[in-house]
Amino acid sequence: MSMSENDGQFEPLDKDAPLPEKEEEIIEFWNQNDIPERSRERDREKKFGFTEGPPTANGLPHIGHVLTRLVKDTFLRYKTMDGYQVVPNIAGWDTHGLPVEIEVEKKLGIDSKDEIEEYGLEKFNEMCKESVFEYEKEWREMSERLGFWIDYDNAYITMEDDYIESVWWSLKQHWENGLLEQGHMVTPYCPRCETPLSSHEVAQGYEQTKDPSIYVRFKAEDEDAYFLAWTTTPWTLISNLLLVVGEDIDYALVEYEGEKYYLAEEVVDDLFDNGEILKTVKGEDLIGMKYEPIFDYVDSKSESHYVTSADFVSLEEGTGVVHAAPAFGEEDYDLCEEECVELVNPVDESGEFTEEVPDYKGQFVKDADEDIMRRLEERGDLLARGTVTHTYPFCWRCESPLLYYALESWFIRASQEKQRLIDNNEDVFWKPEHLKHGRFGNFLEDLKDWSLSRNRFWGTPLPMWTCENDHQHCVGSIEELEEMATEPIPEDFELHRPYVDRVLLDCPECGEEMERVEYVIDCWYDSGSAPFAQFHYPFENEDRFEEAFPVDFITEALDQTRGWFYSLLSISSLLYDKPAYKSCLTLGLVLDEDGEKMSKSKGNVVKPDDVFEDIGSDPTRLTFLDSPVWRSSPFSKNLAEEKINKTVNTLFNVVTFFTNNANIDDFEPESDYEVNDEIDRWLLSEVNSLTSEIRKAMDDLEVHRAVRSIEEFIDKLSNWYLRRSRRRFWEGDEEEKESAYNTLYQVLKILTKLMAPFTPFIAERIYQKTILPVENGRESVHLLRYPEEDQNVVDQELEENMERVIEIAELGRKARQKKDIKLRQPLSEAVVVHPGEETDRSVETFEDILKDELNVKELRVLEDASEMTTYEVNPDYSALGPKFKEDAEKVGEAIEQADPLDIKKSIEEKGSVKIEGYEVDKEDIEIKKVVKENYLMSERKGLKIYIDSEIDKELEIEGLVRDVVRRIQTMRKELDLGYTQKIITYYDGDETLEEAVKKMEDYIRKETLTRELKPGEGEGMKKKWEIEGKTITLYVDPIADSEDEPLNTNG
RNA sequence: GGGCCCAUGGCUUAGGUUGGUUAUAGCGUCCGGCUGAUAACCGGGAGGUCGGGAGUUCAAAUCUCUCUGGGCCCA
Repeated sequence: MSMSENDGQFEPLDKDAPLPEKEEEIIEFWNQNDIPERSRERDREKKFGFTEGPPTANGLPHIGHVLTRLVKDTFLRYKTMDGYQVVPNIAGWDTHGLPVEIEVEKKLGIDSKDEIEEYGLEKFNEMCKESVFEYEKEWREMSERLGFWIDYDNAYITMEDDYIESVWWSLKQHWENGLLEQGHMVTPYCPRCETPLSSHEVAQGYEQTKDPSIYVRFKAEDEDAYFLAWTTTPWTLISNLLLVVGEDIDYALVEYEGEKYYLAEEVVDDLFDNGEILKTVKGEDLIGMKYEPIFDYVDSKSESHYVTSADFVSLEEGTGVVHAAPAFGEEDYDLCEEECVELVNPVDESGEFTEEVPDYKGQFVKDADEDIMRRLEERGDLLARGTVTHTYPFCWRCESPLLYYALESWFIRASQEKQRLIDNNEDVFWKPEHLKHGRFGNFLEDLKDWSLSRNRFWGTPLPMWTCENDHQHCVGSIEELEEMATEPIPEDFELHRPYVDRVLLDCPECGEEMERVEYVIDCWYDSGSAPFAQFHYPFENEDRFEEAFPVDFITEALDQTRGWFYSLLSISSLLYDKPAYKSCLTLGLVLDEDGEKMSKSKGNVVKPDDVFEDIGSDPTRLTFLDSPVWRSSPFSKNLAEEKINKTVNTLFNVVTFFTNNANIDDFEPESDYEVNDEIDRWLLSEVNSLTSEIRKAMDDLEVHRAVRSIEEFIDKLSNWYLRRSRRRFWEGDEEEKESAYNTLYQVLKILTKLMAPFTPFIAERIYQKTILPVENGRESVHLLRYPEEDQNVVDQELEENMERVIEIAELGRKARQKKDIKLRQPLSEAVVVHPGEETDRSVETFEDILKDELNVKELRVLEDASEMTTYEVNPDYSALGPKFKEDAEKVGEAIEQADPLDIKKSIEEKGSVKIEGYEVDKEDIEIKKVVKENYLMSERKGLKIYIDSEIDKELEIEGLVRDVVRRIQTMRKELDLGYTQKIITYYDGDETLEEAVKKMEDYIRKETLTRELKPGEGEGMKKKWEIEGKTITLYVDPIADSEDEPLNTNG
């Protein structure tokens, strides 16, 4: 029977096949056998709550989404294998919002609200609905290709009636608790598009611009003085109601050109050339002072035109006195609200002054700046004017400058419940930790009310109805809607505009007809409702909601801090006074290879498909997961390729080695076998330590620690364990082989399971080829339980010993290099010097390994280096000369001849030494410590190793022979001979070499599977070699199978 | 303008909470070695003001302050 590698029960791994191809085969296998579905076993005791942060599928997924999804997948796989049931383990889609509308507008070639209404809301929203799933297929494929096993078929979708109904329910809760209210909010507003802009839109439109910069004075009412204020928006002076100072800022009263001004002391010199400071006061002393309105167009019904304070006043710009017009700035607005100054707004929706300001009626506010400044100048109230360059937001669509505008809006009064949010945040385990009290915590500390309403079309309709008597009603369910409706709800109804707008209600208070307010809500509220709305809770699925809430784990990218992370916490705090999640892993941004942000305009975007096709998923996963995921990290195909070489190939080679040899030896794994070699015990200890390290790392949400320890383990497995154990697999006796094969098999089995959450494809491949054929196990590695650490086989001391052995071996190689003695050259002795018994034990335990690794005959350990050290004494002629004159040279020679140890001893004892009758002092000589003759030394951290570099005849022959063997092996490899193929070898060359070969014939025959070793020319592959300057010609001639006869080389 | 994060050889990075021998490893580079699992691997060389400055301390990559540069979020 031929011993081809393909026989036997272990299947070859086909390690050279392209990874992406194999991964696709595995996906096929998973799908055909329903593995993802079956891994989601129901009814497990232990539940692991997880909520998927829903993406919007109206754009293609990019590489950043890949990171998010593979991190989710890794944790869910880990928990699943660890015996948890992930609940609910369903995907989700975010489907509402302005970005969706904008996509559709683009398709329709329109760009204003009027045009949308003209086009027809019904049709428009229908298009939005299609648009949000435009790339669903690509998203699903990307996730599947990556190995993300979340359930897409039962995904929650924020635009479905069930989902919206749950959202309505929650809004009604807020309304009943007095937390949902109508009010005003200063919003960035585009006067041309006549719409408020979301913060996201505003952020896109910041640009450098020039604005007027003017210093204006306000006359104090009860004092002969002015307040000097600074502004860049002259048109807002029309609506001025307050002046603001900083309480702790020092203000000066300055006399300048006969007038007196209050302004911050610090800026006096910048503004006035020869101002005389009359006195200084604290800002708080100015509070309450009244002043005369600078224009008299508008007046607040309430008390106004006085000085107050706020902490937003700074001295970076201006005078320390800030003018406030409540309708046109968030800070101004908040302040006026606090001061109970009533809102005044003489500007209409187009950004034009109303008839309250007859002089500028119908004029765009910014266009009035010039005339306002002219008038102030005429009156002498404008002390200085200039221009300032600063960043200011513009409408990203039409480029009009945005105005900050107090608009009617519906709010969730989150700020009232701020403390609850802050307290609930305390219960969240944040990774990285700084977010908790940093970016996220600060955001909570500074919490504003949540402006919920949007005057747009495609979104969850705000379920508020009002009647002409200003009664308001919030609808919390479809049932309630039906009950209150004036007419039956039509068949083709859905919870979207315009259908909902058509429903009129009977006002429960006055019986009048109620109409819905025309708003939709912020889509962040949609996704923040996912914990309950994905179940259509509380209308059904109460149990499913309760088992998952609050979820154990969420993870999304950093940009969600003020997005989803906030909306989840906020909604759950208001409804349940709990955080929606117990732990939150925040991911960094994915950058390109040069650390730049990926963007279409830069053309540096890495497409997920390209990566999967060229590199594969697992290397991508390893690349992302082996550095902290919360750090923004560079990604490129090159980086992923490195992972293939380093980790993946190395592991495959180990597996292939195992498979090939196990098949040759007909190895049958036994779970109960005798471990009879320390290196096997070591490997088993290491793999169990690895297990506990991975578990700890995953509990800490530090997946990179887990991945790194796997990578390190694979390196040890291949480059130490296997390298050191090869011969036991080939030549060992029965017991050795049993121990080696079983150990390697057990370790591969554990490792495969350990790796499964991180590299699901590679793990599956190894499991299918190497483990499953000999186990009566489940069909997929992903259906198995995650390994637990076996304390009994962990031996800390053994691991430390081995570490020291590896270090000694490294030092030995380094020592050899000092004389360029190659490792193949056997040497007689190595001596390890290290105080302490640990080294003794290490060397004792692994003496054979060390001898072999260092290629020495003997190995000794010493406690101190005295035996290995000798001294060299050199005469110092600059001292000897003057002292001994013409005899100096003679003395010098005598010193060199003498025994250095005697000299050293005598000097140490008496301070001088007598040599050939001369009295030599310490100063006359130099004593140097040197390594014992013929020895090579290298050291690290108190550990020294000495190697005897003397090569006698016998060692020389051995060295030469090993070189010959290596040449024959190379030729075998070039001939591509099978592992058990026997050969006849001829040799012809230099006399010394021939002699050496003859002397060690048996050794050569055994090493190279040579049946006959003959001098002279011969058959087969011929090759001329040079070894240590001598030449030899070798012939390697394979023996045909039929001529084969038993040759005991393989055990 | 505010907040948060980051800065370690040409590149990517460990270490930073708990200050302590010569600052970790990989890629690249040069020299050498090993190899019948290995497109791998091993040893060594060159390459570092641990972003700059100041402080605390016997001792700072590590703690504090400050400045500079970069990123993200917010305005």
